[in-house]
Amino acid sequence: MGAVLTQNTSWSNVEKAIAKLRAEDALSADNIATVAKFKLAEWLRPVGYFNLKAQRLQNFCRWYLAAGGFKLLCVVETEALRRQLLTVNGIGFETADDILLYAFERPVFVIDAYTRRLFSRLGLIQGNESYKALRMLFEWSLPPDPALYGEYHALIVRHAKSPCASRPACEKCALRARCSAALGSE
DNA sequence: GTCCTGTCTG
DNA sequence: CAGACGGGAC
Repeated sequence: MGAVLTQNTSWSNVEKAIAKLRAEDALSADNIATVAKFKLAEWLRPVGYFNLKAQRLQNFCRWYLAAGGFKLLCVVETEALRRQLLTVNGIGFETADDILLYAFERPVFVIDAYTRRLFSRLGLIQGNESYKALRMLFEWSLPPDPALYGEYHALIVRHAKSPCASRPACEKCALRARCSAALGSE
C-alpha cells in the first residue's frame, strides 16, 4: 500500500497517511476494499492526489483479495506476478517493482527518477533509457539479492535527496571525484 | 503533453 | 513563497 501512496510523494507524508489508516483501524485489504471512497480519500489527504490514490488503493486491494491474498501470491513466479500487478489500474512499472522487491522480497531492482538523475550525472547512463533497460542493467551488474537491492535503492534515494538534488551540492558530495557532472563545477 | 493536487524544504 | 516530491492514466 505504501508503494501506491508514495507515487510522486515523499515517504514522510506516506507515514502520516498510514498512521491515520491504523488509527481508523482500516489498515487491511478487506477494510480498504469496502470502505466508502470519500472516507478513504479523507484519510489519505496527507499524501496528495487523495481522490486518485483512494481509487488506486481500492483497485489494488480488490485485486489482492481476488487473487487469494499473500500466501497464494507468494508462489507465483516473479515475471507472472509483475504482469498481474501491471493489470491493476494505478500500478505502473515502478510501483509493481516496489511491491515485488519490498513486499514479496523478489530480486527486482527498482528504477525511479532519482536513479535516472544520479546515474546520468555520474555519466554511467544517458537517463532516457526505457524502464526495463535500466532495471536489466542493474540486475546484470549485481547479485540477485533482495536485501542488497532494497538497501541500494534506499541509498540512491538518500543521495538524490541531499547532495544530488535537482540543484546539486557537488562540493559536499562524496562522489564528486568520479562524477562527470561535478567535473565542470570544480 | 496534461492532469491529479497536499505538504515539506530551502 | 516556489519548487520538489520513490508516478501513472489518458
